Amino acid sequence: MGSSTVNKKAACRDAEATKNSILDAAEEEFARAGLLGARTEAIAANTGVTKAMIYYYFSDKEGLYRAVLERALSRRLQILQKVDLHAAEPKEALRKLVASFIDGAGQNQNLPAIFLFESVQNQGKFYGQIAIASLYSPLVQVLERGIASGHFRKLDPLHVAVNIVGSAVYYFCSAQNVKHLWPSGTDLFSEGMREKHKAEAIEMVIAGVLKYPPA
Amino acid sequence: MGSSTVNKKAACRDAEATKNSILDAAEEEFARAGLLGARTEAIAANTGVTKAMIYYYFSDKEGLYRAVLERALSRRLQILQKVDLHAAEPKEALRKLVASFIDGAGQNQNLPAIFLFESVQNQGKFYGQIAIASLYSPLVQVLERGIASGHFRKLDPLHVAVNIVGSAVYYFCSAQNVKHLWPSGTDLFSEGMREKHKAEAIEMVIAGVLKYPPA
DNA sequence: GTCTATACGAGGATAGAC
DNA sequence: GTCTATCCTCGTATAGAC
Repeated sequence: MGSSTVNKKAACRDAEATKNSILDAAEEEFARAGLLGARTEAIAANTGVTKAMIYYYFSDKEGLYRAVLERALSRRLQILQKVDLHAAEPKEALRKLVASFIDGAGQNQNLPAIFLFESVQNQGKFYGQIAIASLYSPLVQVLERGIASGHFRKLDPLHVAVNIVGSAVYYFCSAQNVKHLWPSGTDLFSEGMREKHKAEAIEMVIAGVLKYPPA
Repeated sequence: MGSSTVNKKAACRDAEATKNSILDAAEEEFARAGLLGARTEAIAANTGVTKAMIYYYFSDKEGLYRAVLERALSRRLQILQKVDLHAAEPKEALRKLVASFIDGAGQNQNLPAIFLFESVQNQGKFYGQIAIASLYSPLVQVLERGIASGHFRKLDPLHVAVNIVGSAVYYFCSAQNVKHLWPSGTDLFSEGMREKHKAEAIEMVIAGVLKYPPA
């Protein structure tokens, strides 16, 4: 489960390596339990170092939480910035954006859960207007461009942006519930299932915003 | 916040009233914090009775959690069963189903969070195949009917069902994060915003599954 | 059925040696 | 920078009176 590579500690007495190791384990734990449910002992157990190191580097549990959220946001933004939005058609740009959200969630399954926990459990205290705007504005702008160019139907860019993200990432967060829809043993996080999800989500979203449908 | 009416206790020494009062407060707390993050003291504080009553009626915290999940499921199923799926067109049936998911989430904001917490935090241990199937099968069947009748495009009913629910309920779970997209002070749970969300979600979903688009 | 009081373990946080 | 040992609060759960 979780990220492909969890640093179990690289070298001895390497501050950066230790911090990253703690951040990795913490991200896993916060994604599983949220700020309230997370246990610092559980985090330490998945690290090459001891619990005391958490407090040495991050002062307290909440400081660690903030560091995890910050890193999660900047990772998401990095992924987002790699998407080339200057494709000729808004349709292509939108396709790439949705793919990026889903690939990002597939590679690091922690991110969707982290963001949702922050909203539900922490009332979204951490992320301010700037953070959220930078996450959503590429999507919102593509939608606006599509409407202006006549490719997309008249829709509310903000609501639709949120709903698009919902259809992209809800799959990952509710996976342990909805897995029962598929034959028992099916792994919803497997490469094959993720690709299938991506294809279906993209198709639905594109068809959902287009003014005139594909032949 | 939360449900419109939280029973603060009806009469004195009324077992049913007390149990319901505890269940209401517990649902609120579990929806906010999950099983791990929930505090029995917080639950008791929002009840007319003391913490000891929780253990008297539900043995322990997990027993209470199970009772809350059971009630949440049966409520959702009740809402679902009220939807008339014998409308002539699959399109109309789908519209009603999505509306039902959103209205249900609007009336009891706890339900989406409860279900997500169970998946992420508790690995979906509680809900088995039958529970999940009963939640999703109306939607899946309508999609299958629509494909068979030629109204809907060729799509994977399971994946699309999950993605439809995602675009319906993600809005509510991520509300405290994405609220910053709207002018400060906007209440995403207000009647007006919920109606707008419902309209946008339905439009996107319907357009997303139709084979031939509306004129 | 409901309350008050309390036992006890879990878990966040710190001190101080190395 | 890292560890071990420990403190002490918080939170689950129970005992027993009313």
